[in-house]
Amino acid sequence: MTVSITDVAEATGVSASTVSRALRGRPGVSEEMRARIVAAAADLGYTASRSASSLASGRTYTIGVVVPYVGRWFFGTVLDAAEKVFSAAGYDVLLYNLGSPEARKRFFTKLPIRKRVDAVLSLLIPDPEEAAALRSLDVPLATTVGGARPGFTVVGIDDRGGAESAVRHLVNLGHRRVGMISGASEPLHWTTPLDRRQGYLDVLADAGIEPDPALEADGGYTVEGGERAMTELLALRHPPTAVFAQSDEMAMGALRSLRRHRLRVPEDVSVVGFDDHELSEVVGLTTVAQPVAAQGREAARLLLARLDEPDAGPPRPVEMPIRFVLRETTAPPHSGRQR
Amino acid sequence: MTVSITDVAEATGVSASTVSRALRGRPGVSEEMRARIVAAAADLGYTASRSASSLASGRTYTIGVVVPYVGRWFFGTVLDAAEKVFSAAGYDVLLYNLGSPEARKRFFTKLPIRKRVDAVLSLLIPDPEEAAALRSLDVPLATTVGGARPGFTVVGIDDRGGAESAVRHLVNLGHRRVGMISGASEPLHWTTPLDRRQGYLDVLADAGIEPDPALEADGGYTVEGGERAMTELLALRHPPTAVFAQSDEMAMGALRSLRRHRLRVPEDVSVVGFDDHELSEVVGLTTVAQPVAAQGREAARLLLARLDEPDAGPPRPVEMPIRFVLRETTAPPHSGRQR
DNA sequence: CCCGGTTGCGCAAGCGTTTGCGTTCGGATT
DNA sequence: AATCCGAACGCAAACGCTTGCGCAACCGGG
Repeated sequence: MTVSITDVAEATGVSASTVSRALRGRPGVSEEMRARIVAAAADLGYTASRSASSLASGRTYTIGVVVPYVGRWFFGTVLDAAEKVFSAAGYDVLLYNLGSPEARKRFFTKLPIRKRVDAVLSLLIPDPEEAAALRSLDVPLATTVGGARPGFTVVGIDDRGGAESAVRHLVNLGHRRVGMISGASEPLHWTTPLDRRQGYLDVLADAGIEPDPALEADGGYTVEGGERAMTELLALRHPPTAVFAQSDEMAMGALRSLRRHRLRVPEDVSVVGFDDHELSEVVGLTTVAQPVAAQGREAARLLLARLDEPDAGPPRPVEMPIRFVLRETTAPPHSGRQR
Repeated sequence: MTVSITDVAEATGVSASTVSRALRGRPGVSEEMRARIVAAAADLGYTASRSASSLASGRTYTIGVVVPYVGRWFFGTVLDAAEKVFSAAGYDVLLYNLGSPEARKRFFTKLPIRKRVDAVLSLLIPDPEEAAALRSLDVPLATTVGGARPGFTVVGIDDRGGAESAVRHLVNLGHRRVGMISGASEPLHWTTPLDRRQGYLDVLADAGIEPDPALEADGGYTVEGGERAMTELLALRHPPTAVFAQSDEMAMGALRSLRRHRLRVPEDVSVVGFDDHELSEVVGLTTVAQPVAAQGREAARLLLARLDEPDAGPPRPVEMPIRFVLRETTAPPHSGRQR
């Protein structure tokens, strides 16, 4: 058997209660005794059973993190940063990867997280029912993706403003036909695509450009989707001279399509993305940078703060700064040879 | 208070034992009673407390996954795939992200995982001491990264053979000065860099090419490192005409460096990578593809199998297939204009 | 020298399950 | 009709901690 609290109690000649108090830094133990207990525990290689301690105390020292796709850069990066904050504070992380509809359904009906976590960080936007299920857990909730629900601490960015800066850049370069590669909002109940689209429309209106629905294509926030979308746009009678992709992944897909069509970037077509993916610098993509890891860190911190200060209500939404990054995929229209 | 097992026991007029047996599919309960209990449980929204049940049963229905960097594509992809298998089987995943030395040290000394998991999937190579710590948990262990330790179920690929196919491709194209961008094995106790290097050396020997130590540069398995390494190689009196990067990330860094030096790929320099990163197709990188997600799935499956069949010893190592992928970053030397 | 207040520790009652064993009961076997 | 037996269920003892409470021993102040 593995060593239990009574083993270290016997080894030091005290009761289990004292061992528990000593190891957890509770008052009521003399410093001398505490030192002896700590030494004995280390000596025996004792670690408290989490099951037992959380059963007894009600605290699990575990945070649930639910994400749509761990494999995607954005979510992986947020998770990475958040996990570091949690584990540094002594919390473990329970990961739920809800990419497939089945996994998602299973999660929200069985709610395996119930009674297992002290707080939840959700990187996916729950629909109203799902949000209610999470609230029923009665623990602090947070999210780093747009589309806040009541009860959630939200850390995010100004999606609309970011999109505006990207599109304004294109317009300022002289582009009049600027396309957009976006992603559907449904079924993710996700406001980011909507906000970024609004920013796009704002700038066009501002510049007196009539928006053309044909210039909007759906890229589903994936590389392949971006490629398909760009190909669609190129098939138009009057293709755009510049494209705003709502994510860098889609922008990269667009670059690929352009390369296949033997079009030069930025001479023939300009492309600007959004997110500042880790590989965007590699391909020289002009984009709007958002502090992804910082958002994960911040959300984690706010969650921990609420655990320490349970009476304080949910904090105000936090908006992190964004930054336009000029690289090499944008230029005035038809700056090179004509095609 | 949240609903407990006694609540559903009272609601059905039976004892808690019967409820437990009914809900867990144990024998000793009539089908009629089981149905009533299941209905009542669903009605009340009852979920067993994991803490209590694992305290009583010793099973935690949780798998520990330890990774060096969740944010990196390779690990994120493996994790994604493995988590799906685990959660479909009813297991939760406890994630430990051990990127920093402090986090790593904290994990292996406190071993917060003890008594919390039924098995461990390690995506980092433990040093001998760390491996011993993991074995002391007395649960099935698995890994998907080269450098197996005794006691671990290992799922991997033929790194040496993969490297050989990449380098052979370059040599067959006519390259004689082929450089390599690698990564240090220490302090990760990682045999992958060594194996891939051996493949490189094998092919050179085979082709009667004298290996030149100056043509090997350290890229640390990161994009930036790859860029630095390529820059070093270009500074050589006789730079290589082709480069084998031990990972696609480093290859992309190399591409970036080449672009900055106004060298064309593949006309001036050929580049081949390893891994088939999700964005490699986007940049047209010739590489060696390994089934990353499949490795995660397979490792997870093997772990679950060992949980069901505890007496069976650790299974033989599994080697997954690899595949050379020809794209657009390789060509015969000096195939374009000279520089 | 007596007494109220600390300080340091042990006792024991949980926390919500699981599970070995005991009991009851209806039906099949002699 | 007496017996045996398995099926269905209840009892109660863990599992390994946490924590409110009680009780000595000790402190300094009047």
